[in-house]
Amino acid sequence: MPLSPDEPALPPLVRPTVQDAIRRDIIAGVLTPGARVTEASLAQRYDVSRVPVREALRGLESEGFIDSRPHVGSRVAAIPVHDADDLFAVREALEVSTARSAARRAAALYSGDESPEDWWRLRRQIAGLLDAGDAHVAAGDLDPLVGINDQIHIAIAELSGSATLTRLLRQLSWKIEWLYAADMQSRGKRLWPDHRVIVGAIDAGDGERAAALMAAHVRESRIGYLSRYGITRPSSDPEVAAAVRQQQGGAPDGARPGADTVGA
Amino acid sequence: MPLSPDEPALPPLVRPTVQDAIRRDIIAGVLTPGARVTEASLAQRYDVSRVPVREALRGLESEGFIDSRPHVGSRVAAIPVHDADDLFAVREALEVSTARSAARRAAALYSGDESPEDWWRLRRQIAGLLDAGDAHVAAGDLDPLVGINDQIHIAIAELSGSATLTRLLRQLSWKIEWLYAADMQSRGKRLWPDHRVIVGAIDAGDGERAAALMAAHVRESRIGYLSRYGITRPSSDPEVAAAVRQQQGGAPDGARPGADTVGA
DNA sequence: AGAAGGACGATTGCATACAATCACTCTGGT
DNA sequence: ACCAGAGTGATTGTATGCAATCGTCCTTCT
Repeated sequence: MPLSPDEPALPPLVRPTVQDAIRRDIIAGVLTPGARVTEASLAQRYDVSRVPVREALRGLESEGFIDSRPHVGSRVAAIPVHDADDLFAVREALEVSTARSAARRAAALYSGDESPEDWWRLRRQIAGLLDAGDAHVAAGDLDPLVGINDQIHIAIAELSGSATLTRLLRQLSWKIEWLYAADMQSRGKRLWPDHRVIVGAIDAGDGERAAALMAAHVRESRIGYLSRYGITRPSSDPEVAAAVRQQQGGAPDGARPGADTVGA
Repeated sequence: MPLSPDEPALPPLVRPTVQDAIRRDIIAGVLTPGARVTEASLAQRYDVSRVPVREALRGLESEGFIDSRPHVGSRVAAIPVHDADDLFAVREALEVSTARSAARRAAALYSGDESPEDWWRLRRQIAGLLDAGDAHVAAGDLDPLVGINDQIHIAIAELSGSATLTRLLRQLSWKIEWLYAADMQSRGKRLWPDHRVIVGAIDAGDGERAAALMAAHVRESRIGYLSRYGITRPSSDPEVAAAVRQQQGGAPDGARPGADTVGA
């Protein structure tokens, strides 16, 4: 397991903006879909002026968390639950690409073709996340696993070196996290051990294996969500749809095929 | 061909913002990658205050067109040419999903399950775009085809009813348009007739056929780009890579395997 | 001569103030 | 009773002004 250059791995630079704060509150359910959010109220809430709030709203609008009409106002957007299957399908393609590219980059790295700065920092960060997740699994508290899970996937995307893919994946992750809403802390238990295997394939520089593993991993996550939240329409992927039916037959407790859009 | 409810199809609401103007100039190459863009200069350039410029820059930053560092300034981002293949791969998944969902929605529409307002407006818009494209092809001026092409794909995505997918596709389209940069007006000639066939499958409510047609369509576009701009690494998709090699062997004129990132 | 330290200029970040626009309500008429 | 229209309040859109921060150049000490 190659992890040689060791230095104080400090985060590159991060500014906790108002946009991040609002987004977090939306995903956490503090700001419910359909709720009217005026610039003044948000400004008071986060103790800043209206200007940074406006900038945050524009950003969140282009991310799909806010619906805004000129001269009228802004509302928290509806949770895209009926897009869920499509979202997972796209996420599958995205993550498969990032995993493959990351592994290829690792191979190029070991052969000495390139040696970027960020690589080791990210690789070290992933190692830390894996260990932290293992500790939580061992301790039995699955709550933090959701966040750690997302961070690992994002870090793998960054490892691929594609800023565009990373950005798209980050947006998708936020949406999926929003879908999962609150109660979903148990999903990671089954899927957690996959991560270490995927990272292993990346380290080995085996692009196709990394891609295949990531595909299976994301797919299982997709099946888990759909079987739990019983979406109105069956999955577009026949295999996924079949797996969902099977899994729902075994545990039809949490399925709620009625609601299509969460509003307020 | 169902196209019954006819009304004045006015666009819902669009505000030509500073953000759109700047993005257009970046894609068009007026603002070159690496160029420093200060808020003051942009404010003067577009004849507004710094406040709208700031909002635009934040939005463009989250779209990946601007790299911004706090208290330092902003630069036009680098064109992600080495991501090209991955971008197309994700676009493939995205557009296949939208085409399938659009067709399913059409089927549900005809069976009377739902009847949304926007559907006919979008469907009419697509019809107009198809006719306009045909006219341009007949007249021989292929310049506007690029824009019309993008509009059709976006409209199909909107037809799918998924705002999230539409937004992601729009971001991807901008990036790919940026990749194509200036010289690429001839690409649409071969691919143009596909659109009418895809729309036909959607109208017929045949989701799988629409998905398959869209997959082939986007894939050919991907092969066309890669064979022309000869990216450093071969495509991750073996079939695509083989097709690129074959096409490059026939016309190795425009290939330039050197440059990996366009900067200034 | 080279390097460390400080001051200046430029630019961003933010707050306040004002103008433009829209939704709502109340009034008047048919 | 219902509809049309003007007025009003609330909210967004924009401009200006000031404070905070960073990069750079010059000075100064070793």
